[in-house]
Amino acid sequence: MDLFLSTFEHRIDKKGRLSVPAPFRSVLERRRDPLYLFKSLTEPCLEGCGPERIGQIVDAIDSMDSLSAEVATLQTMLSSAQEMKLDSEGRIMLNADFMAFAELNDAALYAGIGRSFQIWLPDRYRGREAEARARAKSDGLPSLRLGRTSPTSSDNGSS
Amino acid sequence: MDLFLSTFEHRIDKKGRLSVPAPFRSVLERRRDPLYLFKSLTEPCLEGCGPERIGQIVDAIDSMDSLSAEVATLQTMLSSAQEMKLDSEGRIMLNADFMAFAELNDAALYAGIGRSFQIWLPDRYRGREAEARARAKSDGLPSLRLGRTSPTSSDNGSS
DNA sequence: TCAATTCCCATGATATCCCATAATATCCCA
DNA sequence: TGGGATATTATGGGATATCATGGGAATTGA
Repeated sequence: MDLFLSTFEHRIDKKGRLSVPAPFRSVLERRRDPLYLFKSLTEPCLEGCGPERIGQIVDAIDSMDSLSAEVATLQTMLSSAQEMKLDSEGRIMLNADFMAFAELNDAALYAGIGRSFQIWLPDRYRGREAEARARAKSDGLPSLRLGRTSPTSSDNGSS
Repeated sequence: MDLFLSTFEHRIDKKGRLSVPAPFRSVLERRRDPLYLFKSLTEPCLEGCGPERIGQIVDAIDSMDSLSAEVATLQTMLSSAQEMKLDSEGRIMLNADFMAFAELNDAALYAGIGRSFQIWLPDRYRGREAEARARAKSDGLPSLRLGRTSPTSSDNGSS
């Protein structure tokens, strides 16, 4: 399972171009996946993912009551989603709506969070990270059932 | 079951390269696991582990309320996590963020703690170790509940 | 025709590969 | 069991490839 991990800060040049981090690109290329971006529903950032996550949202909508508020929310995500084309150097161009939504100007911070990643105004992200770390110190870590691997996980290489 | 144990101190060269202790490398190689590092949430050190722990975090996020503070905490862990590629001599390169977070400069101390290990500024680690020993003397040992039967308790000490 | 893209090339920084070496640990055979 | 031979390990340095970034020229589209 290859994931989007780590953070990268990249410049947005005068033409509005923004490099996708090479490790993220290679995840997508390995799966021959296009890249989708959409506006986060909960935070002032953009979310990036491959098609399978878009498909999950579509499937979730199909399985829900089409009149519910949740469906409308999920549809909002889809309607802001956009397939991004990379230039030959692996850069994307953010449209004005995306730029304004995440309040980006001349730099962007990619934060990999597993199956997807986020794009933030760098200073804003670092503020959030500091908050999360302070909270973890005072409240303790979320209870992960660490230790034994769950039956679904890969190989337990017993020698 | 092979574990990360013992401590090792290694130099960080001018290029920022740091050897992974050979015993830790052989644990990972035996499992054909890549090595992941991330910034500790609670201490000024880096944590090293294999992919199963990263996978647990990813799965935990998917199963939780995406608006909760715990999810934000887990995402903070992932967005500092990085798959480390070892060069042909078994060294990793620590990026500037990792170096600054653990306040490393020209040496690092690996502390194996079982299923994972930590990377510390050597002097800081030794200070903590002394504190922990003093605490054990005054407060007594934490209650060790050994023999917590795990389903796969085949502890065949490998050759 | 003008503005916005897309394509192509240049460049500096940095990571990666490959080789060398000294110290230590391990092996092997008398 | 001892001691020389060999392998492993940590460390360093030069050469090479990759990456992020920037800019000009060609292309598109209204």
